[in-house]
Amino acid sequence: MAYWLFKSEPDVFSFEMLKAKGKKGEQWDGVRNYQARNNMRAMKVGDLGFFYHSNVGLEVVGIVEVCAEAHPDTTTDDARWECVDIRAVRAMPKKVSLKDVKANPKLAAMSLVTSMRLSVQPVTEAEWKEVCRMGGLEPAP
DNA sequence: GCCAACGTTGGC
DNA sequence: GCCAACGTTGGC
Repeated sequence: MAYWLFKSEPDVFSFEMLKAKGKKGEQWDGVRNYQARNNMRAMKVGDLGFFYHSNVGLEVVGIVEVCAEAHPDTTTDDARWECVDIRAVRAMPKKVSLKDVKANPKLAAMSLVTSMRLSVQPVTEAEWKEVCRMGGLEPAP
């Protein structure tokens, strides 16, 4: 089981919009970055991830689950780009802001801090548990 | 809205 | 294969 973090601007696609898609979820298309794509290729069905709102909110708002492994991105003819499908699992009882993440020394090595611009990031188990704890999810899912 | 960081593109 | 130009992201 691996953990990930998905970033999205809430005006474009928010956690609420993903929740509205229900169990089927939605393909995480539009990624045009190799590192982000490689992270998606490494994902397995059942992997969990944080859903982070960038630009507006700047906080981890929910938990998502990978429900389909990497497949061609239907929004482009370019065969290089692939995407996974994710579905909403649950909202964080308490949103975890970027400020809180940055203020926590345990999370200093987290990609959210070190690779700010990467849109699909790996999260370590220790980071996963810590952010879940901060968000009021204990034990971590 | 600005600007710094950084990934990608394309000419050589 | 290098590197300058360019475009995009995202925090502030």
